[in-house]
Amino acid sequence: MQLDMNYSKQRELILYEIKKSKCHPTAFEIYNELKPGNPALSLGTVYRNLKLLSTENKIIKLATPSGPDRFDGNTDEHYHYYCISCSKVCDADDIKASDISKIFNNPKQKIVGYELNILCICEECNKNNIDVSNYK
Amino acid sequence: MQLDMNYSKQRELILYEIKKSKCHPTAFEIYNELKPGNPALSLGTVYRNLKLLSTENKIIKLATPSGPDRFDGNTDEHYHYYCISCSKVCDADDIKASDISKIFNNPKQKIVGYELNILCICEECNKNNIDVSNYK
DNA sequence: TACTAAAACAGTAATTATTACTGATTAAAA
DNA sequence: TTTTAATCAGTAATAATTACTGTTTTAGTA
Ligand SMILES: [Mn+2]
Ligand SMILES: [Mn+2]
Ligand SMILES: [Zn+2]
Ligand SMILES: [Zn+2]
Repeated sequence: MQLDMNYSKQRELILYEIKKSKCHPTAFEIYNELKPGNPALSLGTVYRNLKLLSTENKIIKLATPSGPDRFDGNTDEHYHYYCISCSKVCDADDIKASDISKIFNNPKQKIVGYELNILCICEECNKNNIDVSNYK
Repeated sequence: MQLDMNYSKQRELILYEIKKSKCHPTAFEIYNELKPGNPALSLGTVYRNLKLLSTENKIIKLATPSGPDRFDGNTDEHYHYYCISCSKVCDADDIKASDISKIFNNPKQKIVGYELNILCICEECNKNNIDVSNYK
C-alpha cells in the first residue's frame, strides 16, 4: 500500500486498518482494533493521521446524522445508507455522482462533490420490527 | 406560533429565533442571539429545547461536514449547499425528494429520508478566487 | 554509514460540543 | 387553590477532538 506521503509505521497501520474495514469505523474503533497488537499506539496519533490521510485524499471523513465522525477507505465518490435505528453505515453502491448532478438546474455555486446519507431502517432492524415512530 | 407541546417562554423564544433565521444557526449562535434580550437564558436550555423541538419535528437538526450541529426552522424536506471554504449552509430549494428517489433501484432498506449536502464553493468565495486545492 | 533537520510519536493537557444533575421556579392538571 | 409535572438556571460531567512537549523515528545529504 503506497502512502505518497511521509512514512511511519503507525500511519501505515491506520491506513491499512481503514482500507480493510467495511464498516466505516470511528477514530476510537480504529484505535481499539489496533491497540492490542500495538500497545504503544496513542489515540492522538490515530486522530492526527486520520486528519492527514483525509486531507491527502487517501481516505474520506464521513459526517453522520449523529455520533462521532466515521472514516472510509473507499475514496471513490459514493454515498451511504444510515440506519436511524442502529446507526449502521452501508455503501450505496448503485448511486452515481452523475445521477445526482442530473437533478440540478444551473446552480450558482461551483459544485465539488456530494454527501448523501440515505436515512433508512436497515434490513436487520426491519426484520426485528423496530418501532420507528420515536425517530427522525 | 403553535408549539403543540408544553409551553415555556424560553422554548417559544428559541423556536421563534430558528424560524426567523435563514442561516442554519448552531446552538451557540442561537444562545448568543437571544442572550442580550434574555439575560437569564442558559445554554443548557438552548440545547435541551433544540433536542426536544427536533424530536417533535418542529425543527431539523443538520449534521455538516465539519463543525457543530446546525438547526433549520424549515421542516419541509430539502437539501443544502455547504461551502467547503467558508462553511456557509444554503438551501437547495430546487431539488426534491422525488428527484432523489428516482435514482434508486429497489433498495433493501426502508428509506425514511435523505440528507444531501452539496459540497461547493459558494458564489461569494468563488468571486474572491479562493484557492481550493487544499480542501476536500 | 554518520550527521542533521524535519516529521511523527506517546503521553498529557486543553478545548469544544453536548448531556446530565440539582434544587428552585413555572406551567398544567385536578 | 392545591398538587403534580415540566422546565429552568447553574453547574458538573462526558464525549470528541485538537494542541502541547519532550523524545524518537524518518528522510535527506555528505
Ligand atoms: Mn463507504
Ligand atoms: Mn435549510
Ligand atoms: Zn439498523
Ligand atoms: Zn463560501
